[in-house]
Amino acid sequence: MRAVYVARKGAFKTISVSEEGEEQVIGFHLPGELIGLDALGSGAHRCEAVALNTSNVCEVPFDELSQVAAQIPGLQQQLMRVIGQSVSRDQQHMELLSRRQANERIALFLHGFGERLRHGGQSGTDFRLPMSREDVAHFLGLAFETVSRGFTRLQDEGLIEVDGRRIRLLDVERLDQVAHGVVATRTTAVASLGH
Amino acid sequence: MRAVYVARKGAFKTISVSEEGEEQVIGFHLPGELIGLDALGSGAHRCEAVALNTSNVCEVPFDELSQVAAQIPGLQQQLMRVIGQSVSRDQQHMELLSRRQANERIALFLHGFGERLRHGGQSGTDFRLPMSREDVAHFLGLAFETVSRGFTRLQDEGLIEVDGRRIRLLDVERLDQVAHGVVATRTTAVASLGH
DNA sequence: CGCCTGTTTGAACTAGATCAAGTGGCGTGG
DNA sequence: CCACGCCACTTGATCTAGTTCAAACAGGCG
Repeated sequence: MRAVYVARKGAFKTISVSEEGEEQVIGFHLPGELIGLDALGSGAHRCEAVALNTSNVCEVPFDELSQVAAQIPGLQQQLMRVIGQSVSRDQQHMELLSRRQANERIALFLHGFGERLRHGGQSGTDFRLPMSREDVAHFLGLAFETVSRGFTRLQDEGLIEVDGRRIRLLDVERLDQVAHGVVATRTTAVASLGH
Repeated sequence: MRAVYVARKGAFKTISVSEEGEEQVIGFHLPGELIGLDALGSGAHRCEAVALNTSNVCEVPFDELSQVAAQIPGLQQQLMRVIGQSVSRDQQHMELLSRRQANERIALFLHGFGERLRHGGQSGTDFRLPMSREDVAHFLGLAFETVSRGFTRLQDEGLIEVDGRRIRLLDVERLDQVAHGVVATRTTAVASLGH
């Protein structure tokens, strides 16, 4: 597979399956985003992409890519920029995986996902997740039960509204605070102290 | 900072400092390896590099890079390959951070570090770590105490020999097994059952 | 209607974090 | 040359966030 793909419609996850058969979710991809950069190195994709719903992509073979890129100077830089962004995103995700705790990860994920949808012209606060709790968990490095609990907790606090995969962000600002560890999110304790 | 750097001698860590002042170690860099790709995207480096001992680097300004790259077709592809490798490495690290447990991370780290040294012409089984336990911990997403305990445990099992930062890999094969979760590494329990 | 898959929720367990000493090397200054 | 303090490291004890196991529930579909 010597090509890169651009998501056109729908949503994708890229996963890498370990020898034990467990799948790790590398990332999610919305329309306009790039898939398959990992193959630049070895020539082989080390992870596979899976459509999460009816979707379509645009395939860009490597050789065409680099040929065209060499001729059009703008594209060359554009490509570098996209790659750089991807690297940045990965590094941010690594930071999430190694430092943040469950609540923060979940809040960060919801907020970020909303932003990306908004960037694509959809509502950033009222949307439907295209992936399962398990996928989210595998992406955030958590057990899916933890993700589920996280969602309900955020709902109990009034920060979001959850109905299965339908999500509504009610208080983006506070959500952001949770995401950055400003708020403790010990709801149960705090709430019971409250009265 | 619109440049990329190639490590020539010594060793480096790249870190990103969070708003709370905690530093996350993004990666370590040995001679011949590339530093600073993250800036390709935004034009600004989101993390800083720190020399771990007396070292030196070779600076490659961006504009020169892309100009030269555009002229020499080989370099262009070469660059892509390096970038791809970097992306791959990051993804592997993400997998480590989200799925592997402490022992596996540590074994994987030691093994991998040895490999990289060997690749650079040094001994892959007898070396001196250029970084502190804390740096290793921040890289692996663990507490430094956990790293220290991991080292001693591996030593107790006879897989490695530790003397401060001096490391000797005694049984690379078993180390590799630990790294891939084949062995439970519940030494204490097993050992006491043994007699 | 019953099955299947995804989700929520509860209860128990544990890996690893955190807190807290204790150790040893090493440079500085007396 | 030794005393001191500093730093990186080890080791022990406790605590907890998150995993794991288990059960119940809801919606969709044959």
